[in-house]
Amino acid sequence: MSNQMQVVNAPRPTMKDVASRAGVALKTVSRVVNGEPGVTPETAKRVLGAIEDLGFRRNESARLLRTGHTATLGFIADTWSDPEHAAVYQGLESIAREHGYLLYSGSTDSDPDREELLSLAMCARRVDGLIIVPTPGSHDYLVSEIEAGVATVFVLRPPELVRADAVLPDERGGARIAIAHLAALGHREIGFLGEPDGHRSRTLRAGCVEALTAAGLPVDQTLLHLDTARLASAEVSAVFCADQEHTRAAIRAVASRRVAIVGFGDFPLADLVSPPVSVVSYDPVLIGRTAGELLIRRLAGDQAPPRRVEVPVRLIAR
Amino acid sequence: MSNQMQVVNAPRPTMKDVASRAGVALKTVSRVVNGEPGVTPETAKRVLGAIEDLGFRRNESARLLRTGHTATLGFIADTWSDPEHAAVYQGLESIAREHGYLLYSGSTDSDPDREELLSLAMCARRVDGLIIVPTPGSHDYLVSEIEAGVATVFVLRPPELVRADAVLPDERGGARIAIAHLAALGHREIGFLGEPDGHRSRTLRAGCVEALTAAGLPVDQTLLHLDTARLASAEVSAVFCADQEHTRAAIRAVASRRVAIVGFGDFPLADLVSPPVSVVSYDPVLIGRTAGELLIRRLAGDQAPPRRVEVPVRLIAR
DNA sequence: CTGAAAGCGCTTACAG
DNA sequence: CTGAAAGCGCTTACAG
Repeated sequence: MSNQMQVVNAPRPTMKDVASRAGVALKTVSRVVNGEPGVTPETAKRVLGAIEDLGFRRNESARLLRTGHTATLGFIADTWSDPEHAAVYQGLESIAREHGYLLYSGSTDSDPDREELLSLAMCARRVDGLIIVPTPGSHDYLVSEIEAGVATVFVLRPPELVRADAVLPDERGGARIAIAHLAALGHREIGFLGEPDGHRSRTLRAGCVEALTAAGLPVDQTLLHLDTARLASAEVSAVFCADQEHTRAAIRAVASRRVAIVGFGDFPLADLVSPPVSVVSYDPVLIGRTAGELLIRRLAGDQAPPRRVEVPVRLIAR
Repeated sequence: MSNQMQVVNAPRPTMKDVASRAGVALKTVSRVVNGEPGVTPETAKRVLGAIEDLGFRRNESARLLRTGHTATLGFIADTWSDPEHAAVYQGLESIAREHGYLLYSGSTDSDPDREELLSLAMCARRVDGLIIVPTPGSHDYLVSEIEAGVATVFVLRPPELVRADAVLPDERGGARIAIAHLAALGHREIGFLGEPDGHRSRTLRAGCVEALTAAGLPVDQTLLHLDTARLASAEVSAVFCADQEHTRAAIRAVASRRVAIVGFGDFPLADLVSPPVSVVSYDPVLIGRTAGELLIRRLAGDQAPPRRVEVPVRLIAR
């Protein structure tokens, strides 16, 4: 950033330039640019001509500054390399486009400091809203921004220490149908592969315990706290995995044995590995869309208390 | 967008508010906020106190408007659902972060109209630069923006009808090593699965012809213009695929036969399907980084003629 | 060391 | 129908 020097360009024409070339006042240019009434066809034509000649294009950033909002939303996730996060982005973007918003985006790589830096940088640019896949830890650095009017929706994981909307998959229900499916197949030693801690794994594990109990099966906490290394030699006939990444790791870990795998979240080629992998499927694009719609509603004045919406899941048995 | 009403919030404090509360002039607040010299410790303390009391945070958008640049880059790709594009984004973002740029992003879904809309919207916001995975068709709508000073780099595909930098994988070389590999294995009927048209498929096909000829094998244009349906019954013992998507389609299409597959671009589980899939691998993250660095250099004043940089590929035989 | 004025490129609120 | 002035929230260029 040190010896950075801007390229010298012909400066962009402004409304002022257009006005003087057309021989009218600034306000008149503004009127024709905005399609406001009260301009004679002849005047409008002169202005349009000047715009054409000069190659004028209105500076949106300047307009937005005066207007008070930015027509911009910020999206923050772990990483776009995770297809789930990328899909959420796509869903959100479709809603943003429908409503005329542009998107700032940034990835945290699961680093809370990066999340805070990014969020605050976007707030400093005065985004109208923020959609965040939260990193672990507190998000109270956001309360003053939220109070200042930045609509905020959390996705895939709920926020900590902040009251705000959240949209996520029905994890509890997903764990239940996964375990019920495996139990119905006759499996009695069922493991869970995920992170030792963190929202997703905790919730999924709780769902496992419920479903195991409901099925009359023993609950073995050791089997519910597997990692890839332990899975390789664990005495399980089936394993439920927290996400795509863990599912793929499981496929490798049990490649030589006969262990049934159910993954949370569908992924490409799940049906073509051997044996095929069943999954609890849900639509991350829908999560993004739902979050976007919720945010738009907040921006439109919806003052209802923070909501938590869960997107449905379903089993794809293979 | 019709009956949209803004939530009424306590208005954000401005520098003016801070100034009056601290009993100093606006400029003095600006000085302490920017860490400029020439403020007595006592004055600074008073200002800092007022900032704290009011919860003041500088409006970057306003600062940037005055400054003349936006410290913002725009990234436009087909879709984040394509892991290749998502990876390019990650590489670009890392460079942007290093240099203090925020990113606007948007996807085109391969629709030229959406690309133009997005690009122009970002230019209207006055981004300093644009990184684009171009849709097919002309990009001459960008020349006036480029002339106006918007640094532009194309990635994964070269632009049409515009002189600008481009960063892409060494497709020609990739096709050559893929075919050479297959030929060395004894394959004589080698097909190519890709789009009928489009930059990537055209270039790869040209590389195939070169390599086929070099290996003394016959060039059969029919086999070089396969689609998924034709592949299923084509008389080939091996097929080279244009991208992840086509590679996965090929895996399905030849599941029951013995056809060797080489894919352009690595992907998860490529080693675990049966038979394992060899790939021509390259690093899309590096493509994003390279594009970002190139752009930064342009922004720093580099006036050299447009460059085309190709990122190396290598064969991963499985 | 401190500040009053002008300006970035637009829109808003008024006046004629 | 048209325009001159003030203002969005900052920084720049000067003056004291």
